[in-house]
Amino acid sequence: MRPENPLIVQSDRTLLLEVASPVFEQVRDELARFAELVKSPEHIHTYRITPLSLWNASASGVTCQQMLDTLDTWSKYPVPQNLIQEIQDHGTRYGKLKLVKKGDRLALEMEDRGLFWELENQRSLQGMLAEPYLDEKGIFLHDGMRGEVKLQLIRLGHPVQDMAGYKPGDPLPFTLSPELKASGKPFGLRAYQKAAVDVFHAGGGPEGGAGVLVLPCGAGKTVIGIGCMNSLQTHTLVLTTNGTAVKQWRQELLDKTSLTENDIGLYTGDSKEIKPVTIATYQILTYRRSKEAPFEHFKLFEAANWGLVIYDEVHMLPAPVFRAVAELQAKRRLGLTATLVREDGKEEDVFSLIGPKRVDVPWKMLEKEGFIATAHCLEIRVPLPSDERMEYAVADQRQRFRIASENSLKLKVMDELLAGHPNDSVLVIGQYLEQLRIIGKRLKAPVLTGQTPEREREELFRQFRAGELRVLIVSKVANFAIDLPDASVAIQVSGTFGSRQEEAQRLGRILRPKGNHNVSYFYSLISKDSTEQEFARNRQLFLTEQGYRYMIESRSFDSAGHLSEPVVWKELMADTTA
DNA sequence: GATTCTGAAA
DNA sequence: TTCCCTTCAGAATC
Repeated sequence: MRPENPLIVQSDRTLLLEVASPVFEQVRDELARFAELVKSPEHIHTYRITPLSLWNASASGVTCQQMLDTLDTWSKYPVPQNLIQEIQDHGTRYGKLKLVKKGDRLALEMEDRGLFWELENQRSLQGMLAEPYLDEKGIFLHDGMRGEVKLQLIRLGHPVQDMAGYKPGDPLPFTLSPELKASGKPFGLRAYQKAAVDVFHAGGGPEGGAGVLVLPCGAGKTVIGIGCMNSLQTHTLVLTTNGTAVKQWRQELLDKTSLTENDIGLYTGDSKEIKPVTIATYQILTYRRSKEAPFEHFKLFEAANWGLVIYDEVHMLPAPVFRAVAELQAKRRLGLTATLVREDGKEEDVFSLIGPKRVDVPWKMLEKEGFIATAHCLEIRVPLPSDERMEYAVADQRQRFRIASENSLKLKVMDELLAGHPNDSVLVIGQYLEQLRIIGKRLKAPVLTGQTPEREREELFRQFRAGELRVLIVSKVANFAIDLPDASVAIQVSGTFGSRQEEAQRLGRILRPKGNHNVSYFYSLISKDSTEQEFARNRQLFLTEQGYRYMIESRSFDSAGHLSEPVVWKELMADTTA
């Protein structure tokens, strides 16, 4: 027993990590590679090891031995035997079962005879498996079952390594521009971007060509996508979330490659061009006239001989599109995302149908290298004023969250924060339009919502970027509007129930490198002792996993009934502005 | 033919 | 569980 170690490894696959330990950060970073953070209160963080977290870890190059070493090195007590076995089992499963081409037939291959018997008799696989090989090392599959069989097998706990290869697609020769056309600055991939492209490509062999790359906001996902296109030189279909992203992809392609407008088609509600590179939204793919009608635009997948399909923000991939993807397993595919977590629990489908996680670039690494700003996160807990506290007490569960979110004392705290950042550009982000309008009046600042017309948005963005406007108040548009200008301070006055993606996205707004200090601040205002506090916890998980540490400022009423002084915040400001 | 509005879906 | 935002097609308007 080594009591100075910070980790407790339990036989139910949970790991408890002491935050106060001097080696906390190192252990956290090691755990993040193969375990999921499930709770992160002040003193002890809880991680969980799941089969999927182990498969993704091994697919992205973490060995079983490395995982066991981490546990063994940092654990207080001996690692439970059952967990060691589980890691040895699942940590080596990816790769045991391979999809291969035998001549021109598709087959499932394995070394292990026991597994062979097990699978051959599985009910859910009947109808997909054709006859076994003579040597009992594999089973032929019926045609067109490549996606379906992977989906079924992962549900049985067997991730499949897909080595059956890909169709090349029609060729599309182009080059990367040595310098950006727009600015004339030299252009090249950063080291981690190049590494990601190489891992995806894997020498063009069957091991490359399908997978998911996990990269922080601002890491240059489009650039990596372009890098992958460049190594394949083939007709490419890019799927993304909205019209702005569509235009941005086109912009980047024009700026950074020799492709011209004639090569790039946009497939959206407005235009339906199909060209060697076609950029479309997920929405148009899922369009149908009624609930029973067919998806009219799925034919886009077959409209050209695509050699590569890029799934931008793959965590947003809508469930119906999975069905189409299941049929498209012979095409190379690249998934890009900042957070692999989906709130709908379809992570296994992404693993099977798009591919396993190949690369995971930690946010903190980019921060260290100066590619993104250093962000300080402070959660400020504000008490409810007594009349609102009364209202809260008698309200039902669903009204409570709203009352807590709209706590009027938050406005007072917001004033203090703004006064403390007189020279920064500030985004105030909230969830309720009513609350935002009140803030707008109070600060005499414009409120940007979904109803704001395109023209007006552009004008506000321009003013904000030019520094003519110091404070901009934004609703949920902030989650989608990728052209939103950067700021160095964000104040979140309310947020959704517990979306980890949303929190990550919002922090992403202030991560673009800042000239001198390269420091930014993320404030989250939460009503003390309310349901909001719990939801905030859940929202923060992803960022904590990425190494961000939320500091907590707890405000209260003093004996005279005034709000207490912000102690933690003052220290933070003194430390970071020195 | 281009723009703006509408409701439905997610 | 909420509220909010976006997108699509088609209709109405210039």
